[in-house]
Amino acid sequence: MADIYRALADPTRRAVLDELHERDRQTLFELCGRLAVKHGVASSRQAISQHLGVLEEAGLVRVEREGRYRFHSIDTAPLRAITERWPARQGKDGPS
Amino acid sequence: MADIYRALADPTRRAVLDELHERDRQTLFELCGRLAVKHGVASSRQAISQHLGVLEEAGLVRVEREGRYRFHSIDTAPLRAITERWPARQGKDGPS
DNA sequence: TTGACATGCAAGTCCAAACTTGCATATCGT
DNA sequence: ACGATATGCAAGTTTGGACTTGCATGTCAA
Repeated sequence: MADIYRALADPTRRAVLDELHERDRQTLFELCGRLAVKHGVASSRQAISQHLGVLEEAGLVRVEREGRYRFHSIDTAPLRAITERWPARQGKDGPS
Repeated sequence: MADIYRALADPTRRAVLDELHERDRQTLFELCGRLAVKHGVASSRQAISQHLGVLEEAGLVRVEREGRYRFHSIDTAPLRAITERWPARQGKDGPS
């Protein structure tokens, strides 16, 4: 499984996760349209496709193939690894 | 406040957070030594310094100046924004 | 089978960011 | 004051990654 942190580094990929979080099982074309309209993302189909590849390798997006369609869904499970890697310690961090 | 996601994207910066999570209030030199020995990080002092700048801008590292020393500490609070942005939804994500 | 639709792949371009290099500043002990 | 220590800054180099471009593959409806 590829690097989840690198996958989250790109703002377009975060917008993809935002959109998939609102609506599951979207195809590449669906995503392209909705990203452009609702998230102001002006990326080409190929660019979004490559972003989906990175997200899929990081385990953040799951894909179901049906005929000529690929339905994409978000998987938030890998995100837990982040807060588990640097857990908050009692009374050490809190805001000033 | 700069991009927390971009700050986490670099493996050396994550090692810095790992080290600061183990031991708070480290100076730049302390960090350089410990990173090399315990985390296999072979970066120059200047490189680490620049990484600390990025982490500080992202709010993940706090600095206390005392004389000629700069003590660095981790602040895990901004990490919450990640899991709060894409919260797990009941019965939608779970593993197959 | 044929054309339209949905996606896949790979080489090339371009820019941000990581790293280096060299010197400057500031603080402490003697 | 002077040397040693700890950090700061900025310009230059280099590498990784985002994006483009062009074509290939695969699926469906007629």
